[in-house]
Amino acid sequence: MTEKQEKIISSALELFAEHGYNGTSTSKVAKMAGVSEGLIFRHFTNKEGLLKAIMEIGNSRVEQFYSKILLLENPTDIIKGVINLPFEIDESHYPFWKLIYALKWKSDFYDQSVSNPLREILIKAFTALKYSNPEAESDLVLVLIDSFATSVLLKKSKNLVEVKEVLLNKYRL
Amino acid sequence: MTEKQEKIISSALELFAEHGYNGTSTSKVAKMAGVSEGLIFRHFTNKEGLLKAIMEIGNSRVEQFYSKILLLENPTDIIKGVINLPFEIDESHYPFWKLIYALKWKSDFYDQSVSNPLREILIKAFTALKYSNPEAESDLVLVLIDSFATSVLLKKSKNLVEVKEVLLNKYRL
Amino acid sequence: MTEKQEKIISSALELFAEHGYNGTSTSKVAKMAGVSEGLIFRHFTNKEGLLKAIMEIGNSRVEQFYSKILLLENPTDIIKGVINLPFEIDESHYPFWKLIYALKWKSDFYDQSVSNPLREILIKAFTALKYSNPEAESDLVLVLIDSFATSVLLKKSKNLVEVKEVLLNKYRL
Amino acid sequence: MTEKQEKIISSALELFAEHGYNGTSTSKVAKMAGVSEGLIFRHFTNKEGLLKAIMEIGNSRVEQFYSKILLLENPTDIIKGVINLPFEIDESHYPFWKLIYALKWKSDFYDQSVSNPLREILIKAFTALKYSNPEAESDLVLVLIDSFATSVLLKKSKNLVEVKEVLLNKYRL
DNA sequence: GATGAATGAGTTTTCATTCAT
DNA sequence: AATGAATGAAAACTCATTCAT
Repeated sequence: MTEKQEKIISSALELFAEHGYNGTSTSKVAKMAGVSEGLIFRHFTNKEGLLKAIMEIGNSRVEQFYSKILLLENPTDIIKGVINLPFEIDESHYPFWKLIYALKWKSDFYDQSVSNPLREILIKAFTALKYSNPEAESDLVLVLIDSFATSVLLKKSKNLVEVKEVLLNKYRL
Repeated sequence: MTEKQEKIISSALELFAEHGYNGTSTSKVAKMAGVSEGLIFRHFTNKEGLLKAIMEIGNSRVEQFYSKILLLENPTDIIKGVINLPFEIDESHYPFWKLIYALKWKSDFYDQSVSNPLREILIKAFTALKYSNPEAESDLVLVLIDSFATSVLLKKSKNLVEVKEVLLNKYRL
Repeated sequence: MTEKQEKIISSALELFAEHGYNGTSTSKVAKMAGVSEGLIFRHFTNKEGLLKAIMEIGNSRVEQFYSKILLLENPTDIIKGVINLPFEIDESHYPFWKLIYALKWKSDFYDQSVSNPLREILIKAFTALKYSNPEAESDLVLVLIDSFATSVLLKKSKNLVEVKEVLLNKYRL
Repeated sequence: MTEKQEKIISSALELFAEHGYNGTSTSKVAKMAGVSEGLIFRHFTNKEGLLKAIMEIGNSRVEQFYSKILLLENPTDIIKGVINLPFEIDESHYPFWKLIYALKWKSDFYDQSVSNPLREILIKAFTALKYSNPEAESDLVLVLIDSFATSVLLKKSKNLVEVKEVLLNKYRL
């Protein structure tokens, strides 16, 4: 990956996150990356190829983001850890996450399977804690962190940390 | 509102929901609505005018959707009712809700204030039930139904109703 | 067919004939036709659609060109008439015929079937004249007029009419 | 001529013959030849240089192809031999001949003079046979073999050999 | 001799919008 | 109210060519 390739990807990421995939022209990406427009196509074949390249890099970033959870042993640490995840997103990674979340709505694009390892370790934790329906409990938590993440990324409510505490109380964690 | 105007709006709604606002051309809207492209501009001035018209209709639809909750008296009924909302969306209204949710990510368009009445009645309910932090409790529920709605609209998990039951349990409702 | 559509077609015909299909840009066609480039695509979907439109018009022109032969009764008149065809091409139609002939080499494009009626009437003529292999005789004539046409269109040899006389002698016509 | 140079030439030849000069990009040539695009320009200066290199090789191939005729002495052998030429093209040389014939229609490229030696020996032959207009007779044969070649290369008619026999009959050869 | 990154100008195509009818 | 022809600007993509390594 040359320097210019990386510049293209980071510029595209930022612009896609800000104005959406369809709202961003390749010429704007090129301009921001300080690169000829043709280079985008030489490296990524077409605009969608650029998006895919971003997503691939992104997926590994997501996995890495999850990885610290996967090392935990104590069930309550795991659940707490997962619920805390949205609040630990590095602010410099916001564009990337915004893009991920916005793309959910572009029918054929979101790869749900990334969260599978997380789901599995949650199930293990809830099972250890003798919850009666560990799968549903895990899915609830996953649903929850999705919406927390949304709120964080859109800076929607001011008292989000308080809200999280309320939630943790429900789990008596 | 003439028949053709309605056809334009419903077609645009469907296409915007499916492919996004930027991903939908006025010519495709015209084709789907079976009208000339010019007519869209005669009626709605420009593409954004069309979106605004959709959102206006939508907002009143949202208010109507919320209205049955606002009439409730019993606090637990209110909370239960709100949590149940995402599961009561009429399937024929999915395109509209998809559009609303996708637009959240288009910075300049989402109008957060629609859910204000819901928030207020929730606060009242939690206060009545003597919860220690009714605002945060209400925001938690709002965050929750957002992600339940997302899951419903994207048909993400199969056991969503089970998940909801687990949640309701947490509230001992 | 509006005036501008016709202008597009005639300009494209001329340019395609002169510089080839691939050697002619739609922008040049638009410029020559005095029309916005977009109009080409509105009317003909894409560049190939423009070519197809030309060919369709062309095919009917070809049929009309053949038609006078098809009315002949006398076998020798028919054969003579066919051999004379290349020399009767109206000079203003040269671009069109050049295009037809050049396109033979664009693999998937030439529609050979246009000359079928000509072939049939030739077979009838040679049969009437008791030639032993009328099909092959007809195909020979068709091959011949193809190459005469080529010579005429490329203005290859100066003594072409003389050459034609030599040929007619071989048929003792 | 290195191995890579030869690979470039043979690939270009094939692609030019199939899709035309303008319809073939240097990048496709490079890909097919398994070399970098830059190498084409190092060896042939530019795209047209590549075409010229092909034509030069081709011209000598044409001369060689004609050469066996030029050695003949007997007039009828010569005429028969020339008429037979299109049927003796080695199938592996089809791309080259296709290119030659397609280029005829690209005004600036066809070099008519290649067939001059053939024309001269034909004139000699027809003169020896006391034909009244040897030049025109020769040109007729040249015109004829051009269209036979076209038919052979485009695999146009199935009974081409039969057609040739019919022709030879006309010459009582 | 050979590669592959990079470019700039061009090509095809799309699209929101206008306008005469 | 409605159409459909027409446009101009921009978008996506291609391509011949250059150049550092």
